[in-house]
Amino acid sequence: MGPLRDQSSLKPMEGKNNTVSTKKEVNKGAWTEEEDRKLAEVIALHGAKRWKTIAAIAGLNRCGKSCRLRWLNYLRPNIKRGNISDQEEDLILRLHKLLGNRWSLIAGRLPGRTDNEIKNYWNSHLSKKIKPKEKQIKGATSSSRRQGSKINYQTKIHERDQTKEENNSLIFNNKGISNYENSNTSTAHLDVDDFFDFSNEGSLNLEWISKFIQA
DNA sequence: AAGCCATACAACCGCCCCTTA
DNA sequence: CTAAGGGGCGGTTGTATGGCT
Repeated sequence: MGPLRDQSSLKPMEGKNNTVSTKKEVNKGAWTEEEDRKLAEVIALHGAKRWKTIAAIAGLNRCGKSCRLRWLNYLRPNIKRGNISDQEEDLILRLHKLLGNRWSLIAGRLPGRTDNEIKNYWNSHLSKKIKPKEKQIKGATSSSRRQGSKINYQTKIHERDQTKEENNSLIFNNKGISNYENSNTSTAHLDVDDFFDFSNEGSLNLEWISKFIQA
């Protein structure tokens, strides 16, 4: 394995890759501390919406998307960074088995973790761990590279819509999951919404997680 | 000591749906 | 009703860092 970096010591790569524009081109690349500060200030005042406006008010020469990403993945309060515990790793593995590469859903079940972080963690750590297994189990839910995200996206939207409607909680069935876990078969037939109530994404459902891990 | 390589992770890109004017 | 912009998401890339030779 490679170096495990101390997350707290990570600093924005100031300037190096920043196309500090003299014209109206937007900034790209790493964020500076100054940019972070400005962004956080404006969000504190105006809330995390209308990202383009936020970028403008903050005087950041960034596109709205970039601001949103920075906030969600880095600046937002209550974000845990680095040091993914064994429990969390186990949970990611299980959820990935169920959900495939639906990182936002997986992240929704890991308090303080972002989809980007989980995606990165998966790509750098876990995908290697399970690769040998996957060779045996062919054709599971998520191939890392889906052909044109269209189908994937439609499925995603469909599921999103479903969960909106199914506002009334599905009771999570530990047994079901563990059976599935043991079965080691494809997830294609499985309706994940039978297991998760995604309508409660906002709440950090620690109880749910601990139950899950015990399974 | 220096160069190379693997790893980790921040950030960008492209797609598509949703919302708003 | 429709077009444009906003926003969310997964995939991918770029680069700093640290280990190895």
